[in-house]
Amino acid sequence: MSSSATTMQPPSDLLVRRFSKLVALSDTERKVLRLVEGRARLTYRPGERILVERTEIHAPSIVISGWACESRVLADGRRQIMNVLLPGDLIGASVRVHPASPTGVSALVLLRTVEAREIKSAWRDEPHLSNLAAALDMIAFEDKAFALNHIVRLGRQTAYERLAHWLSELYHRLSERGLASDDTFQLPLTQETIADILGLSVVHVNRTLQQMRGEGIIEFKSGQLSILKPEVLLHAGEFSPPSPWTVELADSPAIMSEPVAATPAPAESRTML
Amino acid sequence: MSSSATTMQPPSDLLVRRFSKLVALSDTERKVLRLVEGRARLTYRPGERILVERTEIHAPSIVISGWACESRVLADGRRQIMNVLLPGDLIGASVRVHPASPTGVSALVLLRTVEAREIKSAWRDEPHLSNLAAALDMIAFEDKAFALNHIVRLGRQTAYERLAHWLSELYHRLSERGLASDDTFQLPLTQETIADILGLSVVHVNRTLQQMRGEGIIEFKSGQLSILKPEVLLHAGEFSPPSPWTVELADSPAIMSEPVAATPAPAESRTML
DNA sequence: CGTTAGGTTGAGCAATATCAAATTCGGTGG
DNA sequence: CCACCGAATTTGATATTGCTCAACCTAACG
Repeated sequence: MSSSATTMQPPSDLLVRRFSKLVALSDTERKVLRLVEGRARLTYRPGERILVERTEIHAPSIVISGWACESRVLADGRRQIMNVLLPGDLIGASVRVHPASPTGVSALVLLRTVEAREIKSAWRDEPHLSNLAAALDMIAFEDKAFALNHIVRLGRQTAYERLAHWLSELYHRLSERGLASDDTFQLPLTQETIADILGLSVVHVNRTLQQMRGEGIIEFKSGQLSILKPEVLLHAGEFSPPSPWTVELADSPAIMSEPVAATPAPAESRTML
Repeated sequence: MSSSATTMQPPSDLLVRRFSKLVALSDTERKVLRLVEGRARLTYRPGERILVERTEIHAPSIVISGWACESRVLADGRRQIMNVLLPGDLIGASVRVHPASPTGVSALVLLRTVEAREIKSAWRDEPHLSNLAAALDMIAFEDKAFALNHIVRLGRQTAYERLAHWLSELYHRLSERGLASDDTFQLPLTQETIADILGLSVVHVNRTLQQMRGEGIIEFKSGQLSILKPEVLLHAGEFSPPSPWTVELADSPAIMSEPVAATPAPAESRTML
């Protein structure tokens, strides 16, 4: 079984690793995750659809290797990619209820997935999967955070900033899963795909990439990206890692802080009525 | 108690109404919702912060009247609004876990809210609130759908389309709650705020609004918006209501459908490995 | 080697931003 | 009722960013 077709080797025990970072797993749960990961792979070729928008989701699944994306296409063909799915990511399980998939999902490169109906069991609060359920809630939270990042990028950042921010985020996500090291990772996407993620034209993505290359910030050759000046990239995109589980404790939740850009905001007036 | 300060009168029993549309409520649950809605209001003046980004969320709450928004501000003051919160919407409860608020929340007009720690109880799966929990999951799903809409708008639609799409969505949300009728509703936002929602400049929002006025599509005077040609607006923005609970049953989930804009997609190759 | 997908480059253009100056509007004090 | 104030809207002029189109290049692959 020589499966080096894709550019990345998924670290084995991918699932246990990912979930362990979120919660303490029971032995049973670890066993379940290994069972899932050991299942027969479903294979999709680049461009192939895994889920059709507005269609019922039969069984959630998990990416084992390769990249996929969630996207929506407008009537005239313009496409917006909402999110890139990396090894370890869930397909069709972003929140607890799921009458229909709100986006289409398709493979970006040769993709292998496994079914994971156990996700539904955990959502159904089967007691022996309670930690899994907690982890899934945390994943939903992370996903939401990434969606919000995406909104800011698309709404208020320049092409250069978008790219910087997105590359930072991607590096962050990949290294959390052991898929990046030394500020370097496989980025098996065409510039066209990147354009559809960042809401730009291919040409402009190309030029922006070249600018970053020219500035010695990144190197991007044959599907491999190296971040030569991580600080510069982070700063340019104003990226800050989600740090979701470390809360900046604040006991006076609603009083002042951060400048709200041209809002007259009378500061102290929260009162009972 | 003459509280006509805000431009809109919330229909009483707001919460029971909203949740009843999502699930069948038990008597207990109805009672709980009424209790929550009957609680003392917290009042916030326009611009005031309800939640600070990256800050722990003490208790979730619910908007009773007025509008708020979730937003993030970049270092140089650019602001992106993620979502507008309307009467009946939850504050600080978008997914089950919530280590910290991923966005800031602030009032856009005079706002009244009530605390709703019961949301946490429902999440904690207290059996007598199980329908509420289900409804909350559905709300989380809706929210996600709106976030995805927002991503498409910002990423791939023109100013005109964004406005059309957003107004359609807003009308949809408001009329579900009995806050719009006759294609007319209160829209108590400044053009500056609309700009921060749609990722545009104030000036451009102004011009786009005028264009729509000139075309006889909308009327917008003193905080009241009338959609004169709903079909045109829907079509221009390519808006389609979420229709989340009506699934287009599809038994062959992954095979063909919708043109994927310039993707060579070999159609039939899903195989076991 | 011809084909093809993807990447690169240049030139002109369109959409949207920015800046600055009115103008209108909803109060508010006299 | 009037004069005035600040906020919001409107308008014009100009600047930029990023898009489109079209050509060309390159590497992989049969």
